[in-house]
Amino acid sequence: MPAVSDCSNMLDSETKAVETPEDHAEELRLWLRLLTCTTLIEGEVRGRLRQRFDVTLPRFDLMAQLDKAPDGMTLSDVSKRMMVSNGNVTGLVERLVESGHLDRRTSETDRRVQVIRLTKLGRAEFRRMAAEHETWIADLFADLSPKDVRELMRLLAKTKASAQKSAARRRP
Amino acid sequence: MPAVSDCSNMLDSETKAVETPEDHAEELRLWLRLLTCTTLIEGEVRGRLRQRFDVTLPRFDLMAQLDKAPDGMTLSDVSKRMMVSNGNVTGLVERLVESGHLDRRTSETDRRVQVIRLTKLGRAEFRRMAAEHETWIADLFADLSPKDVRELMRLLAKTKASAQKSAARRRP
DNA sequence: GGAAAACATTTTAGGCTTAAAACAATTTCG
DNA sequence: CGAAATTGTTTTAAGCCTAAAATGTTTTCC
Repeated sequence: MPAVSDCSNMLDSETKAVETPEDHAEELRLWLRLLTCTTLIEGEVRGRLRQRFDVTLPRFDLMAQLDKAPDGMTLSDVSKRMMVSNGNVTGLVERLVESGHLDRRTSETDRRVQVIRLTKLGRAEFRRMAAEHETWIADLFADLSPKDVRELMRLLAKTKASAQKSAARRRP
Repeated sequence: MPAVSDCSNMLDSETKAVETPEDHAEELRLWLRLLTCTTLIEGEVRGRLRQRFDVTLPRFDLMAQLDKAPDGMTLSDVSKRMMVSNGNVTGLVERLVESGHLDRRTSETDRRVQVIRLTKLGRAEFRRMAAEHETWIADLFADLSPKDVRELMRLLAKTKASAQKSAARRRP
């Protein structure tokens, strides 16, 4: 059986798309594998954070963002960085303020804006968790050589750019 | 400044771990990039599924599992494949049975077990969505060459194996 | 056979997440 | 200036998700 729809048959790209739906099984498998890896690692990290520090992953992630911003961030900034919805951040922050890990104040120059920061307690706890967290990640990726890591970084950068471009194509 | 903590200084591995905590910043960055890619693509797919078909991503994922199993699956199977908790599957299935996409029956040989299948409607709808879904994935990964795809597959397989090993080390 | 272990699922309690609508403050620009 | 658009946040409604405990069923093995 001739492989009429494989990559070598790209002479008439005008009609081809209509007549022979392309095969994207490879990309699909890649996506599933990417998702599997992430889910696997995320679940492991989530479990360890809960067991070791009784903290949820979203809270840890939010604190990680704030740790990199000593002068604080607005809720919008956090929302964009974490790639989650605004409403999500509102609730997350509420609970972390309640538990004394975050400080929140209305900006003095723009009263729409809420600026949040880690409290002293929040920063101390985060640093303690982050140190251990880093060793977990190192262990989870332990079988990758430095070259593997570099190569993955490169290919994932390319993937990210490709996906962003695709997203922008749809939502211009 | 001499690089006292880099990889070349591994002569005294006994004391080193205590004196010079290793630097795992590269692995950490890799993990964040992996997470970013997945979140980006997942969000895009979620949005398109909702807009185009008014279906949620978890429902689509569950139907995808069942589409590959014409004879049905048990809830446990689904739970393991999707890497989500048992209780999660219970609720998801409940809603999909309610909407007529799934059929659920108690196994005749083991009354603990619930076997679920796609209904005719469920299968038809899934196939329709899956066809379009595949083109979205292809588009999201469009800038990767076939070689990139192969290489990513290889490296992610290695990553998955590494993470599974690490998880098993902790939970034997 | 029957107690104990293992298994499959559901329930519970709490938190996370989203999209969309509502609200509030600021900026744009006619 | 002042209406309209934009921006930042919160609220709402619904659904997703987890860990742990509870329930019912089957298997193991003495």
